[in-house]
Amino acid sequence: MATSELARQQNTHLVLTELKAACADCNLRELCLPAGLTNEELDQIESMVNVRRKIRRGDTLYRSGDPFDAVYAIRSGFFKSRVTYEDGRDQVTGFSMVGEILGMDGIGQGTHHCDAVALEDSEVCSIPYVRLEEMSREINGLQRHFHRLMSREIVRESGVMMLLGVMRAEERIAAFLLNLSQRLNARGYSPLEFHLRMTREEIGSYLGLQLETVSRAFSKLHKDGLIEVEQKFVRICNIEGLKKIYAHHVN
Amino acid sequence: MATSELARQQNTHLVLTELKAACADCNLRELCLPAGLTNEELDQIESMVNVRRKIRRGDTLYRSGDPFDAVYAIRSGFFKSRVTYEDGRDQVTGFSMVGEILGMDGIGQGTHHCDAVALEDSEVCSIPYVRLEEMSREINGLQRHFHRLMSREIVRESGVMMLLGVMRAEERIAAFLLNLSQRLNARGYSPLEFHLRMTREEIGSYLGLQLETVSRAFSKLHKDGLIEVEQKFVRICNIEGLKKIYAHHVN
DNA sequence: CTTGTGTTTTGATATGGATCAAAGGTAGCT
DNA sequence: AGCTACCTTTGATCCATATCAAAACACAAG
Repeated sequence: MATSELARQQNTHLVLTELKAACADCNLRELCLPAGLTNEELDQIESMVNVRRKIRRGDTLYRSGDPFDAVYAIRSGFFKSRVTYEDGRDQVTGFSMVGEILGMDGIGQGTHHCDAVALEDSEVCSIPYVRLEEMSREINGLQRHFHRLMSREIVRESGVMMLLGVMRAEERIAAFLLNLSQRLNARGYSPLEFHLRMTREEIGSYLGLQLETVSRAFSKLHKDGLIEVEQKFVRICNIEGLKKIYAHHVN
Repeated sequence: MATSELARQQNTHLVLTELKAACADCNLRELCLPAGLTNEELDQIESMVNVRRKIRRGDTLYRSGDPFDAVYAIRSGFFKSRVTYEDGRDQVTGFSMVGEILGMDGIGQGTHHCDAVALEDSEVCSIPYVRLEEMSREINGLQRHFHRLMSREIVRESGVMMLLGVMRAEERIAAFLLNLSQRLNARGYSPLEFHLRMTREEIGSYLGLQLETVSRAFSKLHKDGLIEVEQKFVRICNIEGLKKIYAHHVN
């Protein structure tokens, strides 16, 4: 723990890379912030996305309390968002993957509200918020899409609230796996076989469960023939069965 | 239940009132969407907020699946937001009071994602989303403030996630009461004495607890001299004690 | 290869809150 | 006022998950 903290401090300001990012050439443009823009508009917003930044596994992209000045589009890698309490305990509030936008929590207060931690070596495009505001005024499609992204984050979180508020352990795990599966599928990866980037403890923190309960739920789903798990590797054997568990939280 | 459903159907389209709403004269302007605008800008956005609508207790402002075309500023009254599952169970995802904005969950999909139900007779200003988009492009302060409101909703929900994920029943109740207290205070009401607009069951649904547990937690807090409760009336006797419970979820 | 550190699994036990049950209170309606 | 439907409280019991404990496993460093 102490060593990764040290690594963070040494690296945070070294990994900035000035690099012209070309949205028009990026294969994520259909998922990312510029989704739905015309080619001319894509060229216009090029100037907005001007810095790429590499974040090494275990390092933070930003931390709670940092001044907010940009949102980040994930070009590669995987992140967790984490809120830490005064008393030292923390909760994982989300996992983010390629093509998703991080940092929108900071707009409200002008400072970030959570830590964004890379769970594998990652790369992000930095989008200064003032530029985003400007461009949003000029490009209707960008304004609308940015609003959509924020709104979807609101809806996503209310989905997690339901999960935490009403579902049982096994249902939460099923919902979690199905959600990952669907997002990976949208990115062209296999929806049925994937590697978890996070530990059982991080899954538990996100789902409001202890790590032992997460482990037991995995074992149970395996025993019932719905999934195979080997460490971080997961194969979904019976996706309909999983969905039944997830939807069936009466019983 | 059946009768209130009937009432809803009969009333929903009758309660529209075309009425020029004057933000400049509204005593909520510091809390509401136009917060921070200059007087000229206030006059500009007048045209945007053109319809007031009364919602009677028990009726819905909008329902899940309704096409999204406007957000709503609460002029008076109190609402709950509720998501209903396929299996018929529902969860309260938030409570909204005077000066707060409802409906931002609809932007992402173009349809509303939850029901907004009035818990007392209420009045809202309707703000067509296309007009809001237009005005946001013209008035920087409006754009920024709208982004802030959405971001704060994201942060609010992640706060609820923590609540649901890590806190014990009594802590959740303490957090809930302190949150209400603080929001009422910001609106010029007493932060120490107030009427709950919702039932124990609705509080429980919001906090991921059964209504019996909510009731027991109230009783416990009363026994410990922190609050007085009489039905829907609450008096906070020892706010520091409440805060200690809330912050103290590691013993 | 060995050692150390962190992660995962599984078992045993404890417990906070759910569930079941019943009585009392309150508000709206006639 | 009296009736009815709903809401709230409190008690008794049960159960899903937390907690405690220990062993197996995986991965990184030397």
